[in-house]
Amino acid sequence: MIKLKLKDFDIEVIRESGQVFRIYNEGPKYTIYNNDKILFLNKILTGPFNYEASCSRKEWNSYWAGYFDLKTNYDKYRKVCKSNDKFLKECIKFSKGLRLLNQDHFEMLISFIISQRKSVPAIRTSIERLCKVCGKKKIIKNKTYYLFPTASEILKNKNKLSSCGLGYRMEYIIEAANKVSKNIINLKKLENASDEELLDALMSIKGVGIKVASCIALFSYKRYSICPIDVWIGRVIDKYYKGKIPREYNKYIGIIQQYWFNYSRLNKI
DNA sequence: AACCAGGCTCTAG
DNA sequence: CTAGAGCATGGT
Repeated sequence: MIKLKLKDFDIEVIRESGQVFRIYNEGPKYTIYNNDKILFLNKILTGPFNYEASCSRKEWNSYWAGYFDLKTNYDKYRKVCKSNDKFLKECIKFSKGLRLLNQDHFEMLISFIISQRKSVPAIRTSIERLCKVCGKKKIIKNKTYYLFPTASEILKNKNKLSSCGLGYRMEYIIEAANKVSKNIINLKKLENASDEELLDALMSIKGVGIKVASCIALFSYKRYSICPIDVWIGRVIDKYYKGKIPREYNKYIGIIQQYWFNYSRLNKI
């Protein structure tokens, strides 16, 4: 257990922000997964941004700080907000402590294939079932935790997938797992690709269109200039920006849209 | 109980 | 090339 004083970091805001589906909370205690690692994080209520983490200081610095994108200062991104843009200012204020996580490539690929035409709560349910059915078990202090499955683990348990509520997306997921396990698509190697190459490679998978590919690029490849446009962001652009994203926002639009998304979804705009 | 969800594919024109 | 139907299922 280590104590942390963080700034500009709110695990609850991050949990609800629609970029991640497997952060669980019971009271002040949060459980966070990435790859084969599990972290327990306690929010200490005596001060804002005070936490207690279950890992060592060394593991925090070398692994989790990167996952939470804590080495990036978001001030410079927020500064691009135009002075007359009251709506964005309100969104940023609403989502104090939001970060863009650096999540596992394969988990993002499968999770966002599942996400199409589902609500966030429904996505969580499907992903949790998928992990229980296919993922490795980890037992910590007598409690069982399930990791997100690898491609080969999904293929090994193909016959059980129908219990995960995946609907017509099931065949997409099997194809994606196939392409990854046969190395037809190398997710690690795509880290070095240009934005366009990355999106094209991802969209060569059936069931991955421009929106899903953009989410994968933004949430696991740090592509801050890519903007996934879904129903919520579409409504925001129509309502507050006359159907067009201000050009000044293009460079960091990935971060801006996350503020838009979080605000509009939670306030049902 | 309708309606909609962090959309995509496929076909018709 | 664009427009539109069809898609499985769960939350609200």
